[in-house]
Amino acid sequence: MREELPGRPCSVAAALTLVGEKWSLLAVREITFGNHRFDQIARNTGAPRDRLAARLKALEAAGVIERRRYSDHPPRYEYGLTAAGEELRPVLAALRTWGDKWAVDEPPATFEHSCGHDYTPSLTCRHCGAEVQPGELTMHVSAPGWDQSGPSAEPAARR
Amino acid sequence: MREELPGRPCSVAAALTLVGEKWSLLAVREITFGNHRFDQIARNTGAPRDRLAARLKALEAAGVIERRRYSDHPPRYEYGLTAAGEELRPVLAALRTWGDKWAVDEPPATFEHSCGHDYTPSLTCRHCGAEVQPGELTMHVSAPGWDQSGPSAEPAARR
DNA sequence: CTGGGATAGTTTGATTTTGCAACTAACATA
DNA sequence: TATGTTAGTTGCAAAATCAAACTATCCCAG
Repeated sequence: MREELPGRPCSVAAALTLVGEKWSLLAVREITFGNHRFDQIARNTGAPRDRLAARLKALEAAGVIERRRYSDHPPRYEYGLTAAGEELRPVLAALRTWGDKWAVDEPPATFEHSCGHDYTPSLTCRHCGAEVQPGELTMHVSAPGWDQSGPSAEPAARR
Repeated sequence: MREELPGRPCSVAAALTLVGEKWSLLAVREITFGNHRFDQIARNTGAPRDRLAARLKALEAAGVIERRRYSDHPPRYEYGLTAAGEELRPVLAALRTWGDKWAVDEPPATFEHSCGHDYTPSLTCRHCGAEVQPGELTMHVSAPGWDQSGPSAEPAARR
């Protein structure tokens, strides 16, 4: 049974209760980078060790990451992404794209797609393949009782 | 001059310092829904009014939203998205997609693209148009000094 | 066997942030 | 005059955060 949220029922809010706490997404980012060890994640995110331990525990409980024993004796664990964790990559990509443009002076890292070119992500409609623009989406809500000034709303694409 | 971050220099981290605090993205979500008034945002997000006031102030300072006077006399203000705010839509879309799949039982809302079909977002390479899979990206870092186990990393697509 | 050095956390104690409820200010409406 | 609307602010207790030190297990060098 899922937790009852305070505001409008919404997958964005639900997602944020799982991965929206401080350091959570940065920990996931490090794991996507191939850094699976506690100390690496702590160093590369800058998170306090106690907070990081708490986040990793919560992310594991949420099914986003899994803890794997990589040594008995000194019992040691490392962290890996579950399927749910892997699917956070687009979230990180979207945040990175936005951050590159609006939160830093120069992109600290760039990415190259296997097609051989510089990678800039584009958000498209899976059906028609077109890049989605603001205003091209109509929202259909199941639950009522929330303000809804604009009849249509939602995602768009960039640049 | 931007703030110095604790961990690895990264646009994801930089983005999260601007919009990663509790309630911030939900406030932006409400504005994308066309709800521009303080009370609407408070009610629909469930955020405490004092926290919301603080977040709106921070988001305005970050250039994500702008405060517009819509009435003199009782001096009243409402909130709208800047260009930077508009470009957060893909972030919300990515979070919603993930949340629909992993954080709720049933999607509380669905979207219809102007092409006439159900909207499921797809993250593609702007150059070749193909949906990006995990492992298809190679990272090029400018700043050194951070652990980097996996030589390649980053975004993928879904479903 | 003594003295580091890793590694994955936990503990401690001071600081900051949060959430809630009530309150204010400035009008409009009946 | 009384009530309602709107956009916040205030006071305070409870919870979350941070930094630094500490623990627990091992391995290895001398």
